[in-house]
Amino acid sequence: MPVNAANAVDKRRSLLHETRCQNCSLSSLCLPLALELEDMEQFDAIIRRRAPLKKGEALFRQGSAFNSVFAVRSGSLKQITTEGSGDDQVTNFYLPSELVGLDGIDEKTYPGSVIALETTTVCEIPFDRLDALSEQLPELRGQLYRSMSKELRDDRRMMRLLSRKTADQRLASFFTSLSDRFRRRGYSPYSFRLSMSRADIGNYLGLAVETVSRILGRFQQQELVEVSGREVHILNLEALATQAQDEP
Amino acid sequence: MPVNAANAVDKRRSLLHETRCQNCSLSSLCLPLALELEDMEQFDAIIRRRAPLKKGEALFRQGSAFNSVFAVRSGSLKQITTEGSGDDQVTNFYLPSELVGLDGIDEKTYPGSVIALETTTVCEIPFDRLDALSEQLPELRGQLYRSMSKELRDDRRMMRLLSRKTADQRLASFFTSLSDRFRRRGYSPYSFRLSMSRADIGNYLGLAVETVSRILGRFQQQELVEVSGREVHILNLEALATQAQDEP
DNA sequence: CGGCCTGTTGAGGGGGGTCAAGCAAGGTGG
DNA sequence: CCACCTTGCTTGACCCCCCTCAACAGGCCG
Repeated sequence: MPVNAANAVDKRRSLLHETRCQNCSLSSLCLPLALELEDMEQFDAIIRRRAPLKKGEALFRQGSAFNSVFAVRSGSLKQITTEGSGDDQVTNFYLPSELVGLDGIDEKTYPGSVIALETTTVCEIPFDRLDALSEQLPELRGQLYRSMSKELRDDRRMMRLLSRKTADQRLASFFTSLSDRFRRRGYSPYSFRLSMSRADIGNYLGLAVETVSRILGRFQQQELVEVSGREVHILNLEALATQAQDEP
Repeated sequence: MPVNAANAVDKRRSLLHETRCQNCSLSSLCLPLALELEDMEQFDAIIRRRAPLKKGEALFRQGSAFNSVFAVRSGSLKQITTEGSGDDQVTNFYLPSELVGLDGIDEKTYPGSVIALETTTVCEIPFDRLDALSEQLPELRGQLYRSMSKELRDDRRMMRLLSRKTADQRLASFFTSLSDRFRRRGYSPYSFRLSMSRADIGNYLGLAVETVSRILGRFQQQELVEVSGREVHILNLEALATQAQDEP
């Protein structure tokens, strides 16, 4: 066996090893969170590995056939839905361990495109096999129900934000929410890099890009955050959280 | 046996008969939609009957323990979430056959209160038993996944409405959506009665009551609808649907 | 009849959108 | 290596949509 072929096998084996749920650092947050080791192996067996997505590449497009849900392994993505002529709406950002595509189950097509914001790896989980396995594994089924329920809950929070909060409160909410999500994933809640553009943020929060920019400037004056490009340092998380509440 | 006792038995029997899924006129829309007759009996067996709610009564309150989901049988309800001091947000309206409470699964408490808008009857479905039954009945499980998925999809539509649409478009969307929901339930899509107040509508759509009132007036001038109190006649559904799209 | 609640209508002001210009960073080709 | 362009972000000026405040009308019930 030639040397490079042996290397290729090693590499594949190592990749396979890395991408097993049992060894995944996210397993305490991800879908198989509640599974015993033995059950996790069953779950692991139905997962399809995917080549990493490059920045800007689509995991899937709006309207394409729904077959799988995806768990984010590393990187991040945005969901955008298009209606009518070219008017996009960013409806979600996805971070590692989060499930993408649950809103496609009902009509068997994805209701929005999902685009990588940076180099991103995902685990593909064919939904029919997930459903079948959820019959045998009550913990898996429960976790799936909980994931969808959580997303519903988050959506309600987002609706409140969009219909009642001022631009300042929206951005404060955005930062505190991101901070919290990073914290849960073991990253610093105070220093992180935004993988999305100002345009994405504005679109997501229902604000013009210019407004996002202006308020970011104001937050810096108030020494709530320090922002340089996409690099964010939160200086006063508590004050931000206060801002984020919706009192006038 | 005294006459009135016999009557009571009859009445109870009749009530029981009425409230069985097999005889429910909504069964083609509701959760057991995909079930065979035999399976439906199993499903029917776990449902708890409830006394009708009067207008203004709560099905449950925000923060109370989650144990059941509910299927609306007749009437309608609103979901409201309270945050901070007295600032309510209407996050949903529920019509017959729709499922209430799915967003409580995750954290084992209901994230909002659900209030009857009129005299309303619901079927209570204890979630642990529903979950257990969904293990045996793949169709039931599938329908539950689909229901949650549909709600996610609807939420995304709502977010788009709240972040991109003008007040006119929001109200046009609201009416076309209601019209469509009535149509699917076998009611007239052109004539119906709003069970919610202007304040509820405004709150739900992220608008002030005054704005709702003004735009309703404008819609009448344009002969799109005829509104008298809570009685609505849609005169030009197509034009309303056009309005509802989000082109400037 | 007189409160109370819901809904309508008018006047005024502000938050944030739109339009426009400028600037820094990064890529590309000469 | 530099001129050029593109992309993303910031800042300023203006103005419009919708919120706020206020008064009022109608329906319901005591």
